[in-house]
Amino acid sequence: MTDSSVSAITIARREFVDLWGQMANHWGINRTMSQIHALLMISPEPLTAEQIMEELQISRGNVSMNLRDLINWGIVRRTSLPGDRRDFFVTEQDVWSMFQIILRERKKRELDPLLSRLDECMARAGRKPETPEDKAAHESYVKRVTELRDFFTTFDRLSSALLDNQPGSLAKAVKLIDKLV
Amino acid sequence: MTDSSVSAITIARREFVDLWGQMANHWGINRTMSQIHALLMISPEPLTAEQIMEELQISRGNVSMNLRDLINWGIVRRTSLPGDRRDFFVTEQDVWSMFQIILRERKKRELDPLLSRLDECMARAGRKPETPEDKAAHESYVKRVTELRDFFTTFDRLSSALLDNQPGSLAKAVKLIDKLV
DNA sequence: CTGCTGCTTCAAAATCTTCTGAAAGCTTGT
DNA sequence: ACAAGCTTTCAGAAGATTTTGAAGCAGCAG
Repeated sequence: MTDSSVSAITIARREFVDLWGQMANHWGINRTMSQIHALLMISPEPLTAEQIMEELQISRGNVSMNLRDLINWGIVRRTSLPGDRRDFFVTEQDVWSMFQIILRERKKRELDPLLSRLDECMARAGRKPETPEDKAAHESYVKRVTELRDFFTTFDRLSSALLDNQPGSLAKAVKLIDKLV
Repeated sequence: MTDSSVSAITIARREFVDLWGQMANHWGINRTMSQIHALLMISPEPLTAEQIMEELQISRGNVSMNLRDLINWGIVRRTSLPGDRRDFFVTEQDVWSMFQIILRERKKRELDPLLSRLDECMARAGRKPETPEDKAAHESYVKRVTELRDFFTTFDRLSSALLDNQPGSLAKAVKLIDKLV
């Protein structure tokens, strides 16, 4: 297919894959992994590794490893078609569910460890020291770590609430906050 | 100061700086930048570039550039002490304000551009095509992009609401969401 | 059993990011 | 105007991450 005959939808799809890849950068996520995810999101049917290779112009090994990671995150799964030996891949179809899966993983991998480590930080600070300079250091340290712990605890509660809830709950939350103004 | 005479508070401070640096990785933020931020957060008084260099064992140039970035983000500012020609640096003292500043910047740099680009993606998809395969591609593309747009619009509203609000609003919102279950 | 297809792995290569240190730029005091 | 003290910049070095491609594995059909 020559460039001059590429359909509008093909161009739009590439734009979206690129967009999703760029976003990944800002979030500490591998760009290619994100592009594979984008491709699966907008595909009406499951894709093979081969199709992904071709569309993104990347190696077989790269596709394989990134798919493994996406599967570990729980947002992609393997599927198969009768009479075809190849693996096919699909991503979670619902945006809210996808968000919940990602939130659940990030909470587990980042928020929970963050809270324990903040506790550790508090534990290590020890008792108020005697020397005046250490005293000031101790005081502002304890204050700040405590504040951060409180803040992230609230965040943790928000995550839990969103994980327990139905699709519309984020929208509801927004309305509730608006009313608090 | 030899290792054996390092006070508990010094060890705790290092633990915190390290923690904050690790967290940065997960969020697509430069580790050193985050460590400088951590150091400023837990310091009772403003610090000089020299103090930061020594504590983190990094070069003068590195400190200078990362401080510039932190200042551009709006979470650190320059200050000065009478009778001292050196620049001193402090970070926003309040955790909620700090969160708002970061949220405001990330919204401006990521969320707003994301929404415009999603609109662009929709615009480029064009009218429903005639060939059956393009039709299926078009349909699932439009569906997915629309869903994502809606999702991030809600997110955008949440950001705006949090930016307009007082410290406790996040906590209040969490409680309200809990009641919705 | 053998050959074929497709998947995974991993060491080395390519690429991207971050850091250093020397040079140039300011500002202030003399 | 000059020197001293401090800061900024940026090209190249160092370090980290990502990608490739070839070797090896696994399941299947003949």
